[in-house]
Amino acid sequence: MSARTDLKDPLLFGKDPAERIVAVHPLFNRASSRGAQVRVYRRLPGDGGIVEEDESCFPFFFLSDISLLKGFARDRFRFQELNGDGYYRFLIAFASWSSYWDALRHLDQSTDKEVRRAQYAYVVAGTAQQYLMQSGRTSFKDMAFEDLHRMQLDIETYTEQEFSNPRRPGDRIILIALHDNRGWSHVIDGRDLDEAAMIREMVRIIRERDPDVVEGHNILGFDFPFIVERARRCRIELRIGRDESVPRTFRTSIRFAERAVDYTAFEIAGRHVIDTYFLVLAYDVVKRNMPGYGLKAAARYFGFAAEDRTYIAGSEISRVWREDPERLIRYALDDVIDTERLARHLSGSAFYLAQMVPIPYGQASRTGPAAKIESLFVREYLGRKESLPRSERGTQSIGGYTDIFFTGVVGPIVYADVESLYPSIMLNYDVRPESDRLGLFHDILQRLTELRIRAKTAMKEAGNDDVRGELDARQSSYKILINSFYGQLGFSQAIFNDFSEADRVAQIGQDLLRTIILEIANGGGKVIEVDTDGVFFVPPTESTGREAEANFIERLNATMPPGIRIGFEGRYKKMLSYKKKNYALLGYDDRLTYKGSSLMSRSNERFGRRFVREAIRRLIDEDVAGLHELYLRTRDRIARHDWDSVEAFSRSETLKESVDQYRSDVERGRRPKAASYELAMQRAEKTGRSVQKGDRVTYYVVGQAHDVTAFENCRLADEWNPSEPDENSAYYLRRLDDFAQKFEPFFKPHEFRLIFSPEDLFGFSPEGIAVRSHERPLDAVLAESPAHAGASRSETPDR
DNA sequence: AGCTGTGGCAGGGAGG
DNA sequence: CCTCCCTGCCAC
Repeated sequence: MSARTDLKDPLLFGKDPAERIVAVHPLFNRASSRGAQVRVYRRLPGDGGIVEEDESCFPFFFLSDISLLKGFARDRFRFQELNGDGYYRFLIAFASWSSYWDALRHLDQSTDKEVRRAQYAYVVAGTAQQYLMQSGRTSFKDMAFEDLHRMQLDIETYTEQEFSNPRRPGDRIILIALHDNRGWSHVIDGRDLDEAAMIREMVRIIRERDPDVVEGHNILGFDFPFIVERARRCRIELRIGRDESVPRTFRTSIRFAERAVDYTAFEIAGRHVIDTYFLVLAYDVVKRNMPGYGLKAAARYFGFAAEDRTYIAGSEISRVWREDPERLIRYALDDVIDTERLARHLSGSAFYLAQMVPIPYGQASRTGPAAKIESLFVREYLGRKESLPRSERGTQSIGGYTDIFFTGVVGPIVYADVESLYPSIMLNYDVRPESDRLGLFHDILQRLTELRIRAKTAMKEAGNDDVRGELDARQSSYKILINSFYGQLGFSQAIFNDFSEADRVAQIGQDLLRTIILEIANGGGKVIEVDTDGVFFVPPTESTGREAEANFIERLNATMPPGIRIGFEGRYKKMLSYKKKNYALLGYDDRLTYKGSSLMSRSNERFGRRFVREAIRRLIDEDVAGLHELYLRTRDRIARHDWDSVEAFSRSETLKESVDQYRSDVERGRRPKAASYELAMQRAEKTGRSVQKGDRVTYYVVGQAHDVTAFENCRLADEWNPSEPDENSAYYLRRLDDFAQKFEPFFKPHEFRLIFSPEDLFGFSPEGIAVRSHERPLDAVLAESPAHAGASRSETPDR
């Protein structure tokens, strides 16, 4: 009797809405007669104890052609043919993990020429996820965030050098601070114990306290790698898994908008690892206004750093440990407390996503939204025994419509934007990927939209802050999913992609925006700048004031097709319109906000950002004398080396490639040399700490001439000595002129030269100099507009 | 194994 | 000088 026959069928395993599953862990190396196994951890209600059970399961993948497994032992798998004529028509299930991995290797080997595994097999990502998918279950059902037992961890290390390095014999762990959300904390003190005993104590405590989640700030980039290396040297096994197993580690990477971060993932059986550093990076992708990503900067930014907390600079830690160890202990404890608050503040949406989507919490917090949506589709297709499509090849070609019709200073300003433009189009114009034969795209999107509206309504009615916070986290996790439906259409590797549908959505969006522009103009408004789903405009004089502006927008709404709603997003006293995606707004509270990389980019020197900021203020106030005075003052300070610190003129850049990649690209002439990488390599040489992709390098320019080649004349910022300033003043004076150049369009040429020049021989007079503006007619919009373009275009908004 | 997209601006290096 | 190409950063 084959042991396999009593395995639960992955396709038929029932759903249970209230399992309170805290974690699921695949058991890879069990030579079990019951096939592949996973261990499931459930939290009991009430006292919150944990029960663990082993369950059998099939690991599986989808395959387009069963004959690709020819030659692979038939008794090691079984297959099920799926309904439909989609591409992946077979579900291949295995009795053990080793057979699963062997089969994947077999596919790689048997498919040498045009056949490649990536094209013919769809591997369901994440092993624990595979189990959850086949069972139809997800984590944390019926649980609140506070039901989780979360532990925070922070280590302090000792070094005689600039940076601590776990591979250097003299460097070591001196403190391990632990804390949890149940009001417990503990410090393992390096004065009482040697390093090996400290690590053993940490393992013992983690097992005894038994947290569901381990949190830390940059825990994957620093604390865990350091502990792993020191434990290896002390020959200690880190048996911190719920089943006393050691953590599984693997190199991987995560993307935050344009930035990729390589790191070593760290998986603890039965627990979830949350790195608050990643949560902060993800948060700032949307906000883009955080001054820094360190724990202290983040805690201050969110406003929950204790006022009397202890601060110690990284370079001071070893000295403080020698001179005042109690102070270092207080510092480490303050750190774990901040980490707990940061995690609580930023984890909500991943927690609620983990309740919806068959992806474990720890993984959900580090994977993007596209993978989450796809898992919903796959789960449902699988549940209905339908085959899955193969992704389409190609690219999307159309994006949002951006334009500018006026540059200069203007006001008052109204900002109107289409609420949820792309989701609204997808719901109201019957958008769906051609491959989605079950039509889930529309249904899931609609359902998520309804859930979000319900959560937002409930949030507004909620009386208590905790409830409101929870509902806000819920609605924002719905929003994340809703917004990535569009991205999924144009994503080359999504299995339900459809590039022509992505283009259709963008095109309809462009057409709607053009219609709105013309309607605003027809109503007497003056359109300044538009981008994708929003319009800045000056309302007609009879329609100024909050109420009249709202009414004006309501009249616009009457001209919109069903399901498309324009919202009143903001009103401003004045606007400086500079270029597409680049402008400044003066609010009725007299606060200035800046948008766009050309006006306000983190890669610009701080003195330049400040100059631009203050110049815009004067420009908006039409203060020409002030502008000239600002230029002279800034110029003078540069010439006199009058800096608050090196940060005022240094430049910071993020390394987006590995150093190896950079070097080979340069050798092959694929890219020019760059100061940031050259300095990063120097620094690595000096400190012995290797450069990581995503590291930031801060440097300044030396030499004499204003046009020196930067990579040959650069220095790391911390090498600058204020008593012997060696920065290249000619270069920084030229940079000032680069910044001033931005204001050239706002003046007549000779006036511009007078304002932004040091030559004051005849005295400077602002007399008669006014801020100029430029206007562009709406002709181009008119020509492209669907309502006016005649029969050349054939888009009838179906239904 | 993982990984949403297009549009836009600025700066640096390389080569005409 | 100028243009071209690449990267980095940003808006949505």
